[in-house]
Amino acid sequence: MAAQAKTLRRDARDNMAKLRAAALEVFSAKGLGAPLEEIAKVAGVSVGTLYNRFGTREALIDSVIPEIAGSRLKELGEKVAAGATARERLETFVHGMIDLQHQDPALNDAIMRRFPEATALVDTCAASSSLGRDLVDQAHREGSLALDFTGEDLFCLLWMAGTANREEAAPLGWRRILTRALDSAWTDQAQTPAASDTP
Amino acid sequence: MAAQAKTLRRDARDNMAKLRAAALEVFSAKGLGAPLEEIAKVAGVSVGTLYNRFGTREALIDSVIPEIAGSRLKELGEKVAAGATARERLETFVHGMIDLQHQDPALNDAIMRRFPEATALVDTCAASSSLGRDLVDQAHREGSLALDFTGEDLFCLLWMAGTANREEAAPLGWRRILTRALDSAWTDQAQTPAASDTP
DNA sequence: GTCCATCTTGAGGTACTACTCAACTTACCG
DNA sequence: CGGTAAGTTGAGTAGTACCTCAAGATGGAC
Repeated sequence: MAAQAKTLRRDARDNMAKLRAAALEVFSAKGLGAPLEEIAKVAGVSVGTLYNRFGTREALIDSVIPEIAGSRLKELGEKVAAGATARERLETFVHGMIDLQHQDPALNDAIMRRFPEATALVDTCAASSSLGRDLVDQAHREGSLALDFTGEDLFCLLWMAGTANREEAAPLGWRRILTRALDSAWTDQAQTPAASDTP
Repeated sequence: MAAQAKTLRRDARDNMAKLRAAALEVFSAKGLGAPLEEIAKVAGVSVGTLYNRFGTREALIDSVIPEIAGSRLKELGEKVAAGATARERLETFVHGMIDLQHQDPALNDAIMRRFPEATALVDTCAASSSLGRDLVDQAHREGSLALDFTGEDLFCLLWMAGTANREEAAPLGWRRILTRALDSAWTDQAQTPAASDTP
């Protein structure tokens, strides 16, 4: 609404850039809950400046993470779209999401909505949540996914992956369990592209 | 080994009792990572006394939790033993464990081995880990459980339940995912009590 | 009753992290 | 060049939790 990005003094703008770069680095390494003092240190400015420029952790998050999260999720969305069947698309989506969550603590926190006040980030992630729900619906219509595997189930599955990811002492193999849960929901029905639409 | 529980002054013994009672209460409510200061407060003694009597969190844990954990796990073991088939026993075990983990944060931490230095507790829980592995083996021999669902998978499944349990903002429905993972591993083969033992 | 080994106490040190604000510094207008 | 609004700084306050230890209290043997 209000484009009040009036005239920021040059040093202030420079510091914002440094802080954003540092935030990206630290958040990606340690998750969105990383100490803000560390970000300030990496940026080479004082904590006071960080608070002056961004005010809250959420504002800082919103100013750097939606961009990278959006790009990664969009990329995944494209890979998903390339799938020939709904089943293939949903599988690509699930494994892609779990990979993203595993590779980047910041993405993981984002996907798990650990900072709901970071509204821009939440919005960004909402898109891929809808995609997930859509894919489940498509697979239902295609007949390849059991109807009792719901969109909510997909959400829970990804939430559990995120939770497991946060634990450094996670036993190798937790992923097998989730994979199994999804795999059990595929029907053996041949895909019928001309399935009826009326319930 | 060394029964050096020589002669503790009466006040010291009383305080130990008070501390153990408080520890049981607080641990059960908040998990084994609960602030020791709070336990001392509930017991009505100072933190110093807690450290004098027990030295470490792990020692305190070991002095109260194995008893209750052992009893709960033994109880579950009995319920399990009453199952007619290996499948029934394993199902009782898994759902019973998840229930225990859900009902008591202390049990949850115990089962997840969050305090490996609490050796007595770890030993207590080891028994039920073996039981789990046994039950998987039994179900394999019975033919009711797919061979690619291993004892390790069982451990991972329970570990994930424990992880999910610790999050207060857990989405309802995570349990459905785990249930699905186990359910997918049942074969439809009729149980053959006279299955061959030689591989 | 006395006395002292045994116990208890709780303020204080350490280590994190969040967040603030008075004093200082600097970009930039004229 | 000032002058000053805008910006930076970092020590300080606050909250959480762990763990310690010198000083004081007390059980119980004699």
